[in-house]
Amino acid sequence: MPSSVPRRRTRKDPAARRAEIVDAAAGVALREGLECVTLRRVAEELDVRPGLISHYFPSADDLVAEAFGSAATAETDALLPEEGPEGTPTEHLARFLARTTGESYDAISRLWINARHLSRYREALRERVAVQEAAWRARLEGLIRQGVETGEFRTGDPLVTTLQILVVLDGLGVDVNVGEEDLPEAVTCMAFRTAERELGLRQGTLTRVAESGQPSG
Amino acid sequence: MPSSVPRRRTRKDPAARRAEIVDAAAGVALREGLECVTLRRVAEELDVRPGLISHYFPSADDLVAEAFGSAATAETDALLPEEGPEGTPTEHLARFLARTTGESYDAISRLWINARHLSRYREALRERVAVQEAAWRARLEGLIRQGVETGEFRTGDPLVTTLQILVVLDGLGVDVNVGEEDLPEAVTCMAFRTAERELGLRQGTLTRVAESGQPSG
DNA sequence: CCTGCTATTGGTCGCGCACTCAATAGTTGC
DNA sequence: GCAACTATTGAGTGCGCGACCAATAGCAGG
Repeated sequence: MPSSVPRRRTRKDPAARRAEIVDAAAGVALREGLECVTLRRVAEELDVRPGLISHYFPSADDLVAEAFGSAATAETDALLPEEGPEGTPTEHLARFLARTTGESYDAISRLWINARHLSRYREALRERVAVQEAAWRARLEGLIRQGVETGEFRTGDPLVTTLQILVVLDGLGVDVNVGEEDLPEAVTCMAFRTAERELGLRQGTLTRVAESGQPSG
Repeated sequence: MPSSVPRRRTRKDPAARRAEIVDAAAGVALREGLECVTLRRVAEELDVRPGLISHYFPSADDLVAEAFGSAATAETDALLPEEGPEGTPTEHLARFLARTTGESYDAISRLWINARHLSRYREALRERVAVQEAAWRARLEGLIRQGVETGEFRTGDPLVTTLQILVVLDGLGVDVNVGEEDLPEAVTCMAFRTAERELGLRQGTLTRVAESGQPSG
């Protein structure tokens, strides 16, 4: 009794296969965490053998870094589209803050916490996190500079303001894995208040725009 | 040739041994991270057999949680002594912020990031983190209430102010594992500015007190 | 001194992990 | 229809992990 029948093989274009692997890995990273991005787990996801993953990623660390990069890039683009097709910087910023404060952002927060911690042990990931952070900052800074140009925002140093907003956002997201808690509103809207204060907007401006910005839900 | 000579055994009082284990585990957690707190690693630290650790901690998860609790409690006490022996609330707060901004705080930041992430997978740790966070908040809130009583601080809601300061501190600490970066001063001193603003202090008050507070060194 | 208690050991088991490599089977081009 | 190329498999290695358990040795009380 030959216990194993030979497996059906589906042979794919290397580039496509690689992309497929990265996608699957990014999915696992988002749903289950970066430490679950293992050769075996990703192989299972695609119904192939672990050796194949090794073939495309001789070092598993690179796969993890790539998985994070892919997931983070996708999310960055969703939250802060490179070219705002329509709408003022104020509207974009308001939408951005609303999204990063909303519950649906929890998965992304988790991913970032995950990546920042795992960076301690994995060099490839550490570099990737640094790159993504730079991109993230640049995107927000661009938006703010734009607003300064149109005269909507007023700030002495767009970079500093960008960083200040990000510090608050990071601080707010820190507890996704622990918190059963409901924070007081004065805390949850810190990002809005900080942005308004540092950009010379009247308090409540961004909150109000954010509310009227996505009314039909 | 009997390859193994029997080992010398040092028999200790259970309570003392347990404490010793927790201490060693806390040390490993601080230096190498919570995922390195394994039966084998802790046993090696104490020069005993892994089975012994299992004996005191039938579930390894409990050991990890305990290690974090021990390390975090020690650090909390160091940063915010329960009973300030001398000094005004303003001075205490200034010292606290100075310490949590200083470089020596990096190890603690790392530990918290570590714990908050690992909480995703380990329930015992998650509960422990929640407890430590509550303690941490209570301590800072107590200090702020004290300052309100003496009239040094003015805030409508001490709890909210406490949380706001903590959000900023968390946000600032988020990048210890990644950052080669030097942030602009306007960003590194956000915690001071936030505290001053929310407590009705003149800008620079806390920074100045912090500087004159630890002059000789 | 020896008897009983138990803290401690040594060994084992099964798991999931990354990594390696020869063999195999799809695919493409002739 | 055949040959060369290579994407994919299958099998195996060694590692560290948590968990379990019977045997042992240190210590205290009689």
